[in-house]
Amino acid sequence: MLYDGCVPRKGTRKTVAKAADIRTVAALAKVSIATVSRTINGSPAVSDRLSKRVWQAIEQLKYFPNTHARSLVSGRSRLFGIIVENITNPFFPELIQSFEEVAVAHGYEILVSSSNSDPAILTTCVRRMLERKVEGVAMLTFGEEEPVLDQLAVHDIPLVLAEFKLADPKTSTILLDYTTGLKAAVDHLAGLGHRKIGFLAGPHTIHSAITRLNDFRTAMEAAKLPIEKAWVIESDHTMRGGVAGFERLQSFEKGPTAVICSNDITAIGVLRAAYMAGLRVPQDLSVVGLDDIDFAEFTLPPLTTIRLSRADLARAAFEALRQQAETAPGGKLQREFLVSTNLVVRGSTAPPAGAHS
Amino acid sequence: MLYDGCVPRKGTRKTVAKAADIRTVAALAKVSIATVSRTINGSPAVSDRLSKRVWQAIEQLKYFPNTHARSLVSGRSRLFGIIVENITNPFFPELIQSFEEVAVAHGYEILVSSSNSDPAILTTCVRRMLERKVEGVAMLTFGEEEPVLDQLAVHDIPLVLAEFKLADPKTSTILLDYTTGLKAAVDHLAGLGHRKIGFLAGPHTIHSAITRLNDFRTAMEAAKLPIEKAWVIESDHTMRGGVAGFERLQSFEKGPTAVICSNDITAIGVLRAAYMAGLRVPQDLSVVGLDDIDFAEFTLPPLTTIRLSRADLARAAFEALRQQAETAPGGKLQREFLVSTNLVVRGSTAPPAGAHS
DNA sequence: GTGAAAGCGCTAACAA
DNA sequence: TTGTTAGCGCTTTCAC
Repeated sequence: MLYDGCVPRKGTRKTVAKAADIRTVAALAKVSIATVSRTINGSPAVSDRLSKRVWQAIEQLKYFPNTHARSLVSGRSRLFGIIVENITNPFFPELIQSFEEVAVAHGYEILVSSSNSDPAILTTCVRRMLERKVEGVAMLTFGEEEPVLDQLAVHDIPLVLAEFKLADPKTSTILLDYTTGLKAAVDHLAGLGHRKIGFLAGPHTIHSAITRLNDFRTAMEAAKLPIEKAWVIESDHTMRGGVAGFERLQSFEKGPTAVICSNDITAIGVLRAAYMAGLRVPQDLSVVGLDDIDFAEFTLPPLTTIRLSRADLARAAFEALRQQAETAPGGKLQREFLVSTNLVVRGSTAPPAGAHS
Repeated sequence: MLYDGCVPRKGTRKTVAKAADIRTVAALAKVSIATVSRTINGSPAVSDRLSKRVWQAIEQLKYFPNTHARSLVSGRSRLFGIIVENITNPFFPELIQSFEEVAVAHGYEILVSSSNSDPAILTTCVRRMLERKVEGVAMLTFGEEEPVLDQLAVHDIPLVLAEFKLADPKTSTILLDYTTGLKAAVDHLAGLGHRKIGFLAGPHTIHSAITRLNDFRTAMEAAKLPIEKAWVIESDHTMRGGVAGFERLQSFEKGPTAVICSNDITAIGVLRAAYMAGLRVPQDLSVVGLDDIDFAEFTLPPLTTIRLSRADLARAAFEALRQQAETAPGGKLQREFLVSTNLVVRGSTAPPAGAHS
């Protein structure tokens, strides 16, 4: 069964024939290179007769255009950059995946980089993207973008950011509507009978973390639930942070009966810490995440969480960039996009211990 | 605290000055463009005096070379492609991350794509990479590479594959030594007192899955443990597959007391299914994974698993490609690389229920 | 509708 | 050591 051998590679080239170029095609089709170029680019000004000959030659030679030459002369690279905070966070691969899908569908290629929250890395990322002449970059780093804003502005590159508006007309913004999801989560918990709800926030350096926290507060107020300051803890959007946050929460004599986490991996850290501490979720503690990463469905118990669609976010980011890249200077374009959230109830929430309903 | 406003982008360009090109730099530094080119490329044949002037001009103009022009004339794109099976599988982002790191450190850029196990997508991936004139492709799809081998061979592109040797001198192979890790896992389980060990294999279409299964068998034989055919189940390397595999195992009256899974996410599926079924891990069932994804440490209980270093794999893949790209034709290069595995014992393994030791 | 020719920004001979 | 020049493969005027 195991293929362990060494197979000859098929399609062995006898002569190391240089890849066909536009001239080869033109010669074979007996037309000028201009006609080949026009044919490839779908110019209507080519007769069917020649067009057919050209396509035939292209097929026969397995020709395809050299992107570098194309970009050089046309000034358009059809390349977008996408920078994420950390590709290792499961939130981002899904985002990248969707972004790539829609980009490829529109004939764009993407350059991916993670900043790993390091401004130096971020700077070289941007630099590399600039060298490759990207037509736009999506900075989905949620709050680490400042250091390179100048760099990009100087080169007049379209930019799309999440939750951060810039005056520069070359920038677009994606607003995330956490309000709806967070309100649903608080209401869900309140409906279950919880009144003591904690919040494990993300780093205050990250815009989205701040927005999430604010929206949590708003939702609590709307539900007329008290916000206990000590239970609102700044964590760091990592599993370890979730563990630490849980321990902090446990240190209170009468701590919260439910906790909402600023993201799913924090919630997973809480789940783990609770398990290690012998606490049962959801009987002893209800836990809510935010993001709904693929994994959320497979935690123990399955995580109740606020879903933020990566696909929607990716589509919005691409669309923003595409409009920037393809809209004629002075043309009007949409510079603000909204992506919404919604609650997904699974197994990590239940009435608090001793609830009467 | 929340930055909700709209800040003017700094570094506002007054005139939409075209990005500086090599001629601008040459003019400012009062040298020829050749000297600028030499300076940038570190040619030793430039006097310190001119070199200094050139760097100054570069700094002042914030100039950087146009990669497309460079690639066009030099014939070298300094681009590698990396194709993974599915970026959403946590194994791959870590791999990509490491690959990117080492590539960037060596002045290469990378193009990332997932094939999603779809030959059509794979074909267009390769096509796009070819258009961008990548100097090599790392196909880390573990068994889906056949459909595009021709395509790549025709264009004479260096290729590195995992666990699949090809005769073509332009291809290199990374062999994964699962033997060591699997032997360690079986011995660990045997040492705990297990004799009834099942195996949840991956799809038989994937080379690595087959290798893993074979190495499991070898390890079992070496440990003089019986291999129960019914307990060796073909699964599909997904969490759902793990759930299904567990259920199948449970359907036997006297099933195995331990199960080794072909990858971690399968093991996580098993963990989840066991939990839902009211079985305790590791008391009622020991579970071992393979890969050691970041998450493995945070499952409940923490997963005992066979670690396969993504960083090592990525480094090997890059090195293979770099050698192919930079070795003069006819020069000798290493075409086979070996990456090893080792057992990481955590909380999902314990003596079987009723063990005497 | 088609072709000839002028570059896109750069590197690499070749001269000086 | 430095400069001049001929392209890399393509798109895009501009003639015809």
